[in-house]
Amino acid sequence: MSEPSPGPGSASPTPESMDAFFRRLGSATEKLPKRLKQFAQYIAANPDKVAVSTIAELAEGAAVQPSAVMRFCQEMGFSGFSHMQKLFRSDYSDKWPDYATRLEQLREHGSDTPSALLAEFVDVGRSSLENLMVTVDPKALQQAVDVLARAETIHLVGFRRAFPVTSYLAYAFEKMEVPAILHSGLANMNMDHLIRPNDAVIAATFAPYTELTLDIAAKARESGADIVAITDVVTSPLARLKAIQLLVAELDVGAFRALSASLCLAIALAVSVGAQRNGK
Amino acid sequence: MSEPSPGPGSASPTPESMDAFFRRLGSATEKLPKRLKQFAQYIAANPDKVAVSTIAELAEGAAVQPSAVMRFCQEMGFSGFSHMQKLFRSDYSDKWPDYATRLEQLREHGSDTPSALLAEFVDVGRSSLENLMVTVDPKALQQAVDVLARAETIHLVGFRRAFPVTSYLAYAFEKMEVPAILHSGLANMNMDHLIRPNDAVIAATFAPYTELTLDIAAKARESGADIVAITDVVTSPLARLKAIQLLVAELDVGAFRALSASLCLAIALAVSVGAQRNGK
DNA sequence: GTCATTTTAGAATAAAAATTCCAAAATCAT
DNA sequence: ATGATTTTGGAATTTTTATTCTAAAATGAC
Repeated sequence: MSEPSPGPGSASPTPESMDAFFRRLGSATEKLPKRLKQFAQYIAANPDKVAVSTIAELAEGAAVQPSAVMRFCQEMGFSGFSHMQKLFRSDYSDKWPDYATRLEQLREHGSDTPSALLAEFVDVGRSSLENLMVTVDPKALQQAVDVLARAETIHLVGFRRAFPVTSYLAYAFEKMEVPAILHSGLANMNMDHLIRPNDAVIAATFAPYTELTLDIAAKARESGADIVAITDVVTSPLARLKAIQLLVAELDVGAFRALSASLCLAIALAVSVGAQRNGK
Repeated sequence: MSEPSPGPGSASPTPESMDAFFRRLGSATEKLPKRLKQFAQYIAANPDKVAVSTIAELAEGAAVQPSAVMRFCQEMGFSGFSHMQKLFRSDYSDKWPDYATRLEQLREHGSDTPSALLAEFVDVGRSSLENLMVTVDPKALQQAVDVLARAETIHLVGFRRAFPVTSYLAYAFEKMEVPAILHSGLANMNMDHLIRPNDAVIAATFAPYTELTLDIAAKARESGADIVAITDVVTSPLARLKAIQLLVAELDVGAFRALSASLCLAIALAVSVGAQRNGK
């Protein structure tokens, strides 16, 4: 079996992973001729179609000729469409929910069992995570990291449903030796006065918003500390405090949420802050 | 455009959805001849391959002839392989990460930014969630729910990295008015003696295991309480205590985990227990 | 064990898809 | 504007893939 080689003219190496492909797509699209750029944009918007379509179908979808598709593939470092499709197809299996397992479970047990409920939370969690990439504004995130990296001490404020988020942040910051204080609300003790002008606050709260969180955030604002808000909608009361907002639209199952997306955002935030403070 | 019709001989209707397909697969497999049954089993185990493989590839994977694949498809109510593949391909698009959004972000900002890191945690979180359906044994889960629903009081034990899990459980149980105590480790106060024989303990710990969690679990076992373990591998020290094990294989990004899967399991567990205690 | 029926393997064929090629159109440099 | 160069559209060709067909093997009834 002979390895396909990149087409002539372009010396670009063959992308070996989806990630590499999209990086290349991002950097090369600009300087592509009209029709190829047109197709590149179509691919960027519909990457899911590549693995399961023919050249003709994709060409029609992007309103270009099949031969343009061919040239595009070669430009991207593949020998042809089939070669490129192979990459997309190999990436495909990963994204499949494990129907076999779930079906077997449903067959052996009812559809009203704990594992059926778990399957639902899993599905919703996956969607919420994917959503996160859309709702979180990268600029705001970068800004949040900057502010937190600069802060003397980071205060973590979030109760009830949001407490897992702040407590995980506390763990992560401790591990990276970033000075952070977890406001626990314990014994109704007031920790507000610990917040100094050069500090920053991460406030997490979701509707229905916890009064205490808003209070502490307001106090922090008065003392001049920066506020990063992990919350659910732009109209959240934290907006009034000129907080940097990171939005998480967590979907519910019944009255509960899996918090998958919030935790994910929290840990990414923490690690970024840790990296910017320590290394770099 | 004319609809393909089922092959001759079989009067079975064409499955219109993945769900219908698998139902049919389940009920028909038994009475299929040898080679067709062999292929049916292969499909049940590798449904993700169908959309992105050729007949020849699938045939080889299942160690049957291409013509056997063809006969199988007709037996299932399709006109042929292409017809069946169409169903598998159309089911697919939902499950894709939103590359378009990520690309745009990467174009506007670098690849070394917080949002790039977030994207990584999102990806890993999705995989972990999917994994969860495989690692959690439905029988064990049902058993755990039974035990917890029967318990007088539920004790929640888990520190450091596992604390978000237990604190979220505490929130959920409170909301559903299930009597639960969150062991906080606060002031090193010993809450062990609160655990009575008719209680149950949910112990969450991941490698490297927290000593305190294991201690409390051991004390609980002595006093006769049941133990449900949320942990990462079967060889976890909690296994020795004859705990009911719920396994979560959370993937890392660097030294950190998103906890998405653990939280998901926790909330599904909590809601099931709540439902079984209150309603039903 | 013999015959009828079902099932299988593999070659033969038909269909569909990918790839190449080249003349025409567009773009660019001068 | 003119000629050189790049890009494009679409038909022609090649390759791959799906499907059909048939003789042989296996199975089952008697």
